Amino acid sequence: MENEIIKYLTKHTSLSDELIDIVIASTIIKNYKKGTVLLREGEISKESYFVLKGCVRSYFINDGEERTIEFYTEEQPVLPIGYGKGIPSGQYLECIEDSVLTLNTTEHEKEMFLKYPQFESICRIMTEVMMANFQESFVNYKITNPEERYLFLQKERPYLFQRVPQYQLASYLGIKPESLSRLRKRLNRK
Amino acid sequence: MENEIIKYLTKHTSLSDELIDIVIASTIIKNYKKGTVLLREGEISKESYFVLKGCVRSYFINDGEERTIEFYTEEQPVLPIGYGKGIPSGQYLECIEDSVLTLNTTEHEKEMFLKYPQFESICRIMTEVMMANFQESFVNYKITNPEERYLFLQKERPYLFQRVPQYQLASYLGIKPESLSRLRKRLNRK
DNA sequence: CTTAAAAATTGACTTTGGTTAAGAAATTTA
DNA sequence: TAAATTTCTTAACCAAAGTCAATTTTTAAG
Repeated sequence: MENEIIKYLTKHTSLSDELIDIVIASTIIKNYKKGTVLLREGEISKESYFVLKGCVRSYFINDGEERTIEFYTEEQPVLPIGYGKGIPSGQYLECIEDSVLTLNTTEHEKEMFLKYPQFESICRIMTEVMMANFQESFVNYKITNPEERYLFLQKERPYLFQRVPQYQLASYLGIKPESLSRLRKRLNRK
Repeated sequence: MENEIIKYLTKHTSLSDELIDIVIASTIIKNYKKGTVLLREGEISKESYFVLKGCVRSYFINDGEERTIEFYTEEQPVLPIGYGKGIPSGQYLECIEDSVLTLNTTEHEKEMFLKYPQFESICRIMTEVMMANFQESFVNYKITNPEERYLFLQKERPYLFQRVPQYQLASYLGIKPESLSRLRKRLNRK
């Protein structure tokens, strides 16, 4: 299962064989039950993850309502907002399925940076990739209405519709569950 | 005017006196006329900027309509999406006022990294700061409606209302110019 | 200063999402 | 399996944004 991380890393950076072995050797894999909260609002985020199996949802609570930021599924890294910054997190991270995740801590990262300096630049590149993805999400969110977002999601990540409750999808799309229900009805008629 | 960059950098990182001198010595300052397009969609973005005076707008065109991503004003860094990635830009950058900007190129950056390795970690931190800001913007955008965004902007960056045409503000808020007009009327009545 | 062009406002009408409330369907759990 | 809880759907009504079109105001150009 470690292969998935290597696959992901080599997609974005060039890893020497030596580093590949090091990554594999130092990777911690953990199982999490559905419903496990990995991070709560107000806590300091010191862990990042990589999804080998399952689904992690990030969200925050506004006016008592959950607003989904992102769904992380197989082969996606989970870097909470503010990870490693020592500032209280504004978001929650929750496993919405039984999940298998690799676990990475800021301490572990520091050690690795000292032992293997190439690691720092790899992490920089990864951060930049995430930033680019994030910016793209923002732009996409801004130029689309809920219906377009729904169709886009259906095209790009259809499996989410089987795995995620609709009220969570609704908050991800920026609408209320009732509106998502109507939207689906509307699309069915077309 | 170079002081502004130093002020900005020291706000987020700790710069040695030596590095401060280096930054000042290697800073290129340029004047741009209102209407200057710094980056076009499809071009490779190899330049980043820092606004000393004036205003830069980033936007993209969707279905023939401009959608404003951000307004950059005094003491803000302008890092185009995809800067230094060698991929065609999806956005435009335009000076919407006569502007004075510092100019930074990817080549120049590379040189600096070689000469002064501390620079790489400063840039990493800066990238992280920008990412954090960006994520905050996204969250804010998601939890607010156009009216709330308008009021927030009025509170946080009131000067934009004097400097930016309303149709650009409208696209920044995610609505049509007609709707912004009505929104303003509605707020006046309250 | 006048004219032309661009930007902002207004009105009528449509569409879409929010709200509230009720009920149906699906999922958990005892 | 039955009961309880959660999730989803539907309906009626309201508010806000989109659309189209016309008009006014402002700005830029000659």
